[in-house]
Amino acid sequence: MKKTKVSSTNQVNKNYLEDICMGAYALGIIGSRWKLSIFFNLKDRPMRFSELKYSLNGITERMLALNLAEMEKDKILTRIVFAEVPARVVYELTPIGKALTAVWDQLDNWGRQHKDLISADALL
Amino acid sequence: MKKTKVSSTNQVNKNYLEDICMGAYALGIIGSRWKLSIFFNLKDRPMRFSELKYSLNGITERMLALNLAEMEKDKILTRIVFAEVPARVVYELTPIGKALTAVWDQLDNWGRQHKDLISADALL
DNA sequence: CAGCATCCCAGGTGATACTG
DNA sequence: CAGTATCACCTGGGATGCTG
Repeated sequence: MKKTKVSSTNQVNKNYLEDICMGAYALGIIGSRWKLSIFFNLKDRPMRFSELKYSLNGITERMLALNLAEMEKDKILTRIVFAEVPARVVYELTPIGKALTAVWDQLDNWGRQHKDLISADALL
Repeated sequence: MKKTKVSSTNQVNKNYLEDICMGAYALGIIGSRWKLSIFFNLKDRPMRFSELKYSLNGITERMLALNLAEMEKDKILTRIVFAEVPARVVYELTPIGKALTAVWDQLDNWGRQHKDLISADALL
């Protein structure tokens, strides 16, 4: 009645993969649900917490805070706090964060090609 | 005692995102746990089910079958069945599937840069 | 304003056993 | 060999309420 085991195979292999394949490593860092959108919002200019919240239309504060924290830890963005009375915090992409642009552009392209292909097929 | 509700905000926004951003759309198609690895294995040559199974070291048959099915549906790969006694099936990337190479290369590059940066920082 | 703490649920995966 | 069927689990993410 213990349940002592716990899969483990999971983590082991995932880490193994991320060690040998930088693509997997990268996805682990930037592949979660909201990060792509956060990136797109921050791409052109720094934004504050609430701006992002409204812009990301639908994200919960919890998720926004969590994702921003992770991205900060991973040096994708910088958190700048202003010691003012109504707290103010802005988020800005770091150089390595901005370097993601190339990746997303590539991905965007592929997505477009793919969607066109699928729609074309749908017509047959 | 029903639980009739169901979030829904989730799906709605996700679909919305995928409509306006091809990157999100693309990630939805190729972003799941094993697809990246399956792609890498198939990149150079077609492979059979069991080859993939052993090569992917750790994947369950269930997951392999599910992912292959999805990728086939999404036209990332083709399934070729040989009507032989011990069943034989090989999987091969389609052109649109091969086109992913550019994306992954880009991602790989970014991952490498990122990892270097992080390790460099760790030394300070 | 910018979060954090709690509680909870659903879907993606894993383990295991069975089949054409 | 190449899957399918079941059952169970864990983690990402949502809802809600509180705080400096």
